[in-house]
Amino acid sequence: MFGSYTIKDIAKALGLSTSTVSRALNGSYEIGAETKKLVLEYAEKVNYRPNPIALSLKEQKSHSIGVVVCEVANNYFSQAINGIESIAYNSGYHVIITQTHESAAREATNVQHLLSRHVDGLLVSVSASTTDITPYQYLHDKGFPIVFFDRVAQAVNTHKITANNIKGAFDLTEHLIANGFTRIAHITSSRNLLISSERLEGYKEALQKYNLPVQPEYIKHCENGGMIQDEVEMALQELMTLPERPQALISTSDRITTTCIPIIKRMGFKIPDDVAFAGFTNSDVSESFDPPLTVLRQPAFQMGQMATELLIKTIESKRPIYEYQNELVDTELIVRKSSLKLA
Amino acid sequence: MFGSYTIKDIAKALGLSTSTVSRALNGSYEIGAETKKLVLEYAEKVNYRPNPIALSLKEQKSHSIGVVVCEVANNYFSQAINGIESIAYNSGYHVIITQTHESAAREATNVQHLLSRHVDGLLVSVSASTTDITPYQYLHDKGFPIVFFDRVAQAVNTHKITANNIKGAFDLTEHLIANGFTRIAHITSSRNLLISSERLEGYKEALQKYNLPVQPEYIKHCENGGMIQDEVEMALQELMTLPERPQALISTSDRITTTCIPIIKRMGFKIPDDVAFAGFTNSDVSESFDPPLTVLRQPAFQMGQMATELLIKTIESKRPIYEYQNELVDTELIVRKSSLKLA
DNA sequence: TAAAACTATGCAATCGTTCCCGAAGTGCAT
DNA sequence: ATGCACTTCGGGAACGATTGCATAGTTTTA
Repeated sequence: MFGSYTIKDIAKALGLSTSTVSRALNGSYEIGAETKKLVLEYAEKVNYRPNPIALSLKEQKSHSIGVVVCEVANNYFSQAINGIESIAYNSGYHVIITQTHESAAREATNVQHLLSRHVDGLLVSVSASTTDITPYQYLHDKGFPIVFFDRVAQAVNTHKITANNIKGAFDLTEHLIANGFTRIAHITSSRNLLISSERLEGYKEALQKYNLPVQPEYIKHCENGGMIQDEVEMALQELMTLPERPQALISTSDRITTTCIPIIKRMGFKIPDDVAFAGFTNSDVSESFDPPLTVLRQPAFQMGQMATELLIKTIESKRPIYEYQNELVDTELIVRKSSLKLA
Repeated sequence: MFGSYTIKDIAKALGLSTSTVSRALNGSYEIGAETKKLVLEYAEKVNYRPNPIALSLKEQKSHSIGVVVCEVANNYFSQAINGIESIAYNSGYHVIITQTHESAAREATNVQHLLSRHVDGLLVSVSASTTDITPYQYLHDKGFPIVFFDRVAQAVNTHKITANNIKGAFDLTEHLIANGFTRIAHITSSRNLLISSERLEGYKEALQKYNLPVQPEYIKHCENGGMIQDEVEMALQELMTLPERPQALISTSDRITTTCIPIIKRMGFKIPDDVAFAGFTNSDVSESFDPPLTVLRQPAFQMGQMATELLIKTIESKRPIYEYQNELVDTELIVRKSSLKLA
């Protein structure tokens, strides 16, 4: 606080020692009732608030958690951060957010930076270009609390919160198949990302269930996670000029989904008449799209909350933790016009 | 850092005192060349990083700035936060974000919370329901650095970054008038907000310039800033059942703009045939809307950057500042189909 | 040659808090 | 009356870093 009182001020004002004041404030049993009352009342009067910085130094805990995401200006992540903040705030932690912009190098320096700030734990969603996860492994081996959410580093055996990506992509694909589409293309993010392969997996499973062929030329990866407009454009270009053009597209990344729509239109295709579309996104305006978008929505807010709860529990755990949770949360398929039944 | 070295460790390892090590690290001239080299090399070797918490305690500076916004999951604010982070990160500050959800009470506790965390300054965009700005006035009078952005507390004489709201709303309105609309309604946020009255002002100016009447029944305020679906629905309901129904609507708040579209459609009106629409929003998918939305875009990222630069300059200023900047940044009108010329 | 000046380093206080340890005071049993 | 336990409180170290001042050693200067 500004011009705030310290324990020393209170001690001086009351003619007590700092130790006594500290103990009275912390409700220690070895302080006399009147003294305690005196201190408490005075502290209340001057609106005493312990200095969190001094506490951090003493306790060797910063009461802050570091967050690593690709960008905040993203539907999924801004909602997840909302969830993260809500839990952290109520637990007395503050949140330091860093953005990778899908760069592995940036991610590495962000982690360094967060560590140098002595965060008590890390909440991370790796970037699309991250391949080296040894820093996380190293930290985790040393007992440093890390929780991955959404984009997890599979090899690191720690807490993870992910959407049920396989089922989500399966549902999305099955929905298109049910609507009569057989040639369904799949546009996804970087191969490095587990979410990409899981979502691809779900897509393949659905095709196989309905005895449809999995055609490699129908599968496109955007290695920069859609951060570069050109890579999405290129993928669409290649797909839509195929001899056997796909009848439907599914996109399995938030940014790619929203990027696709104007490109498809600019190419002169009508959705869903020329090509149907459905994709993963947490945009809350997908209903207002032209056409209204069929989307697969992840519970971003809840995922942020769950990850934060787990992280804080890990941080505050007295004994080291060796049992790690791997939470799988359900997605929500919202069917709209963009994936309309084939005439 | 994890298992990180302290100055004390270095001192012990090198048989020096902590003062010498500290001075060597800070390049003090009064340290012998070899000693300095020795310390520097050892520090490099063990990857020494000064403990920011200890530094904060010593310097009485937390190197953190508090941010008060209504919500992160909002196009404008997530982009602004992106700008804030970018500057803060490079200046060695970290950012603590708090959300008001448009509640004045929540805002007050957020500010309290940030102060108790000893932030070095505040970046604030007040909530839609905030009327009491005395806490800000009090802090500012005490010399505490505050920069307002977007939603400013007019009465507090400090740095402010705002979009040119009057001109923005004027441009938007003039554009509709130029397209042949004369009965233009205005849906805006809370009356408490200066941005609301400025945008209303720009709207009125445009009407007056073209000799069109300013009709009070065409002006609707959403006191909760569009956080409540019902208030937007109610406003639209009242407008669209007016004997002389408006031909066009302008919305001057990001959230209200995106909320309006599905409601208007659900009411059975086609845009722009039954009613044209244009609004303030920083959504980056407004092009994909049905119909593509005519929008007024604020340079959110830059505004975040400017505000943060100003704040940090104020924080780090040696002498107290009495000259406050009031930056006005230009908006961008993007014309699309939703405001199409009246047939 | 002795004093002055300068160099290079160490000591200790400080920031705000906690906590170990010691000590004074009281009450009670022996 | 003496010892012991218990209650209640204070002293001071510690967390990690900076910094004014002291000090020891060396060099310069009168």
